[in-house]
Amino acid sequence: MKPKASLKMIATELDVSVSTVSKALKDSKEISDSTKKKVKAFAKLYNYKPNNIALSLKSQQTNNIGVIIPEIVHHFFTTVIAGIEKFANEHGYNVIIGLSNESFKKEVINLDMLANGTIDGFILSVAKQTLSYGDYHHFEETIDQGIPIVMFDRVIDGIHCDRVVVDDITASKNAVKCLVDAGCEKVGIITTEDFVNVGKKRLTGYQQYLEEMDMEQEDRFILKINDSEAGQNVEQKLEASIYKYFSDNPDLDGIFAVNELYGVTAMKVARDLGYAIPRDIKFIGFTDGVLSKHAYPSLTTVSQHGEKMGEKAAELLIRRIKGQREGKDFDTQEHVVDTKIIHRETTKE
Amino acid sequence: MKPKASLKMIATELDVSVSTVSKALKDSKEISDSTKKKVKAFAKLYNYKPNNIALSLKSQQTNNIGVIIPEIVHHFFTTVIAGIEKFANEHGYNVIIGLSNESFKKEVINLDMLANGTIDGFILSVAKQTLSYGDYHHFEETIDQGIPIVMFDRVIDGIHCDRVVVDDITASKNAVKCLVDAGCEKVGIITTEDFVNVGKKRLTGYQQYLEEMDMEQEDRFILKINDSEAGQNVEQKLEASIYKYFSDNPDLDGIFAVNELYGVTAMKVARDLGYAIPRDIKFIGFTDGVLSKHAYPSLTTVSQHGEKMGEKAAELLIRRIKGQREGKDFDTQEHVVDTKIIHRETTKE
DNA sequence: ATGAAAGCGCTAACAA
DNA sequence: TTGTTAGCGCTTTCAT
Repeated sequence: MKPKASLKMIATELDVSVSTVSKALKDSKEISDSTKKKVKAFAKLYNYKPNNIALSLKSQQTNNIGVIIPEIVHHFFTTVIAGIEKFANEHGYNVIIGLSNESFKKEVINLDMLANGTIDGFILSVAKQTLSYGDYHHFEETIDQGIPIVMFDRVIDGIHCDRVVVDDITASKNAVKCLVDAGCEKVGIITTEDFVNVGKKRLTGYQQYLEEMDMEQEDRFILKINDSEAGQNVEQKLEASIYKYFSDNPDLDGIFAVNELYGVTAMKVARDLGYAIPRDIKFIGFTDGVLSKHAYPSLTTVSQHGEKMGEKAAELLIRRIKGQREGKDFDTQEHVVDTKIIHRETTKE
Repeated sequence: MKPKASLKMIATELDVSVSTVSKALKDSKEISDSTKKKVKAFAKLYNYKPNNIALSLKSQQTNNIGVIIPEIVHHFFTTVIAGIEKFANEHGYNVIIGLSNESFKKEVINLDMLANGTIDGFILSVAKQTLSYGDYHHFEETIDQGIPIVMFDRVIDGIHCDRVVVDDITASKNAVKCLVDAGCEKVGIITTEDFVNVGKKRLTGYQQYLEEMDMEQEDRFILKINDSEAGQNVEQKLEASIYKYFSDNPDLDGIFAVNELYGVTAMKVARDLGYAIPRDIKFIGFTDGVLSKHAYPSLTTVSQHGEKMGEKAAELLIRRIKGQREGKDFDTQEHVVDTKIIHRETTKE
């Protein structure tokens, strides 16, 4: 194991001062060419790399971005991370991942752990439990300490931070329209509980479209899945809820699911119940991911462009971090990433 | 925005020395109760938190683990990260993610960026391109600099590092056995190119089992997918290869796919060709993930227990980091995580 | 052209 | 019981 090279070590070996070495490596014109050459050669030989921690302490910036998401085993979040990582890396930042597992407490702990100098700013999507508690003091405190936050997808209002979202309402209207255009007359929705604001918004879009089209709207068409405090058998519960929903509503001929999992699970249940897809009942999902693409039949879906969302979030955050250092404080902005319907088999006429 | 509290700031305000504050906050018995109380109250009021960067510089440890994986939009890696994150967090470590995108160069850059003080050790799975180049100097240099590495899944030999793998050969034998037990007589395999060692090993297991059972073995039963340098339309190419494979081998009645994606794609192609699954042809995959579970029909698969692999990798790494600080250098060990077949519909008789 | 010194925030050995 | 000092690795201002 080689001893780690440091400025000090090089300085001692070469019998010059630390500052000379530092300047030489930076090609300062204060240093003579001969010294520079000597120093550089030695540094190369010993594979000198400046110590990031020391740089961070000195410069008061870590070049790390903290990303806190509810879950990592989830295609959408994963694409967002890919987007963040891409932009961040291109701009000299590393990405530190924290998982809240949808828990309020873990979210607070993660924020706390990383806020004390480890990162320069956060990108996060709020945990379901936090949304249901409505307790956002940890975000406020973090921002108050001068650590900027950018929220994406599951965002909240009244916090001084940038947001990256999709226009859920319009996207949902389009989703329902897609079903209607394909011939559906009784369209149901499988969504989350109301406190998950994206679920709420998608429900609103669904309702608005039906309203505008003067189509049949009934409460029984709406299924709200309760999985925020779910334990082991989330998926079984999900299947059971959907089973009951279909049994109670045999007249439905179109389903709008607010995420992939609800979508493919509903398709499975429908198949088990003897429906032919898309002949008897059509489906559209939200969030394009592997599940939709490889489902059978393949699931038409609203693409959220997770990677774009991630890139944009990283861009907004880094802009804010840099601005802050120059004493600027931008107004918060909400960036809306456009959505697109990816037409596949479940909405064929 | 509140000014950030520091020991110095507290010391000045309270008119004591920095070390008094430091000791008081640590409940040192050297400090009088009255001073302690005063200091603590003040610290609390100003929400003092020690600066991690300063601690790192002082202690020469960052409590960060660098995880470098080929891809994040991939269920298996994602479960491994979840496992790493779980163990790491419980032991006071953060997880920093680096993505190689299967590229040798990006892998080197990531290693380099993080090695200079940002992290205490690495957990990684080798990029396909690196495997194909066979150039492992970056790993050796990192380890030589005293930064331990733990490799998982796609590991390489001849490097002084711990490894976490599954027994690919045995697992593959079992996978083929599962097909044979279900009645298959002509079993094909869809695998990677040979330099991806897990693909190679799984192929070996396949061959060994057929050998032992005295079953028909033909070269045409083996399909090796070339996707290491793939560009945009990987999935189309994959489908095309499989299409040709099935067309050339209409007699196959069982397929062992070395990963989920190959598995579900093959099922799609088979369906398009008019096969009924599992009646005409049966399938088994490798790596249990969302795709297999939600495929139609659901895909029987070899579960790799990604989360367990992650936890184990984190455990080995942290053990090595700590040992190193005590001057110990453990022998490298290879930990084999057991696999399990999850029986689903594609292997029903 | 080179070096000394201060400081980023913290710890800890040592001094008072 | 409290304070002084040195040092972690580096940058930078200000001597020399």
